[in-house]
Amino acid sequence: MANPLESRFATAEIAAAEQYLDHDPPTELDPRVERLVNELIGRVADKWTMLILELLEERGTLRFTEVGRAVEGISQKMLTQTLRQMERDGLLTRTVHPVVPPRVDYALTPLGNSLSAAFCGVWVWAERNLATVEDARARFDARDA
Amino acid sequence: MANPLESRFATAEIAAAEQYLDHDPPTELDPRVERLVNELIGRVADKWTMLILELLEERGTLRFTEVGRAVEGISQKMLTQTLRQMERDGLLTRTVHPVVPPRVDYALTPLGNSLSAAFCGVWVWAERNLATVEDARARFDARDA
DNA sequence: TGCCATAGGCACCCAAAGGTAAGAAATGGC
DNA sequence: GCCATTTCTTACCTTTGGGTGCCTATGGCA
Repeated sequence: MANPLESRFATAEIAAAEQYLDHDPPTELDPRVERLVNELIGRVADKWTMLILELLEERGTLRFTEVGRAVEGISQKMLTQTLRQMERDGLLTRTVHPVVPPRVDYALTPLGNSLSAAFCGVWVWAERNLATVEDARARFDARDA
Repeated sequence: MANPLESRFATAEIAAAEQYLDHDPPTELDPRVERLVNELIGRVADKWTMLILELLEERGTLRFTEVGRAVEGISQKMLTQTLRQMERDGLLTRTVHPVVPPRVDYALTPLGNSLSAAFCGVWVWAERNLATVEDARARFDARDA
């Protein structure tokens, strides 16, 4: 495989992630704020959320069933639920067209785009270190077989 | 609050994340590899894993009870379980000192450090956009009260 | 003699996440 | 007049995550 997974991100998207990389040295922080951030990360680091985020990032506006088909293995219930949460958090917009049969479009907001950029590093890490992790697991499992 | 949460990362750590930001334009990818990456992300994006990762990143080597005290709200069971998984994945080393009472040290491996760097962008995003998300939620909830 | 501290293992139990399935609403096409 | 289509909602049931409590080993110390 000459071209690994990291190619899933366009150069422009990766460049956009750079805005998250210029900061000051560490200090102490408000524990209330820390709890909120932890809660937010827990919310947003969800499996389905990450997959839908990436999907809309690379394919643009999609309707309900298109997302459902693209995100392999998701049930209708989780699809609705995840999309609703993401809409509530301001990550995507939900546009209902008053036609029959119903048509609903989903697209990322700028906030959603920025989160996608922030997650970019994690995707790249995962695809780069996939083999390393599998090696580590094999060695760990062999240790006390 | 003059100095926001992003200060939790030292400048050097943030700089280390930059290695994840130079890549080629997107192409298609092997669905088998994609599934593996998704599984790995699901494993690693776990709440306790992220908290322990960040803790060891900023405080270095810690023993079992120290991690337990620092990660607020974690049960002993989840602590053991999460540490064991992270060790299996090669993210940290577990050093047992044959003394009484037992003493076990945990420290990140270079792989663990690199994952921490990759997650850095997500932490920064969360602390930057905390208020934005809360606003979005408030507006969403008010829409159909 | 007997209690404490440390890093777990193990078993039981509850709550929550998530899957399955059925139904609703509206209308153009047959 | 009936059916298909699309985007959900709701009810029900199973699976999993995670908590609690009890167990161990051993040397130091009161």
